[in-house]
Amino acid sequence: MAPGTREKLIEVATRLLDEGGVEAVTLREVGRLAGVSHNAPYKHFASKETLLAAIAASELTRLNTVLTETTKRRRTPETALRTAMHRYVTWALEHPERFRLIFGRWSIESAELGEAAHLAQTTFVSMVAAAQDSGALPEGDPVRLASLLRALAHGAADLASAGHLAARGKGNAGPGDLVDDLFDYLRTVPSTSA
Amino acid sequence: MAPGTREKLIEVATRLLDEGGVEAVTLREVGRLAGVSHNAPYKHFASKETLLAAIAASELTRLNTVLTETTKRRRTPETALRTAMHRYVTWALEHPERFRLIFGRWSIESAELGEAAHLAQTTFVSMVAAAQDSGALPEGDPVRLASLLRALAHGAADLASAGHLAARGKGNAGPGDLVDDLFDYLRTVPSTSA
DNA sequence: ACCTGAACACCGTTCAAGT
DNA sequence: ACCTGAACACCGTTCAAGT
Repeated sequence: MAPGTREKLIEVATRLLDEGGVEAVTLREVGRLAGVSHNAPYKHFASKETLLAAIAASELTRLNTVLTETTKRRRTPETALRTAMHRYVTWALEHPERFRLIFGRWSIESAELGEAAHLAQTTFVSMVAAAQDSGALPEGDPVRLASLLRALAHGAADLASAGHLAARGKGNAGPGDLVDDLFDYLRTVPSTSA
Repeated sequence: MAPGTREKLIEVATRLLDEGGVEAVTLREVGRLAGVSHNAPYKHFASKETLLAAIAASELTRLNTVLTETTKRRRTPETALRTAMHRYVTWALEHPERFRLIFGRWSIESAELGEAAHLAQTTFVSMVAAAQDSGALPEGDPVRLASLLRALAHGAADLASAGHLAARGKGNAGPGDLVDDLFDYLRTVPSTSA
């Protein structure tokens, strides 16, 4: 039941990340809060970026689990997909620093993070394909349509979390509203009658 | 014709940003390359982040100029808007570090950067409204529709510049293709017959 | 008005050494 | 196998001082 130093380091580093962004994650402070010396982290992680990659992979894996669990019992493929995208933008707004860490640039390869990202994408594409089959989304290459949906959700979440989304005016559309708008538009697209 | 130290500092810092990301921009290296002491920058900028904000504001202003110039002579409002969005994603891919700097999180307020962002948004919304009037885009609140278009372009550019956009499969849709896809979908949306 | 040099309090990372 | 303490080469920032 003892958490183990490695897990403790990740836990503490995640807290520092949430509180002050990636700049606040210093190995010295991580070690201090974990009750070890300032370079004990090097016994578990090759570098600071490796620790950050472990955080990112852990969080993305958790997000994958939450999204698949949440959408399992939805009645229609469209509802499942919409729900997943809403949860995604909600998660991004609740954990802006984790969101930015995961989708930032990496100078190292992390197998763990790469696999989690691949799993997320595969799951998402199959959800899009199911919604296409149900007639809620237009026909065509599901990978390409999934890229469109993902780009919108990602961009809306990123702009909103950085405060760059139009906050003026009446409607005050949040990222979730933009997701709904896109779904509503796509619903009306006539079939290509291939 | 002498550039002046302040401009020289911005120029050198921009070069460092492009070459190695924001992490490579150290005031000491900026000073060294500008031929001044390692803390001469403090005579022109209150902090490192103030220097970064000056870079971001300068680049966003430049982008505004390029986009309005480029779209001036387009035949239709839709062509102008499409062109602007294509240029935007192209710029993001060509200058990924400037893109990420501008849209990252700021712990300081920069009036210069805020004004450039506001100008960009205002211009963009008016282009969207013109495209709506021409019938190329569905009716409705232009601010909200502009947010949708902007979120897509931003998300596509961000994912692509970080290498997170689906690179597998045949089509290999780039961010510009996603912009076109969205326009094609929106073109078919029936009018609300208000 | 603009710049310099020394100094302070931090970093990430390495290394020799301990159990 | 895991950890410590000292050390190195950096940072951003401040300050007294120079022209």
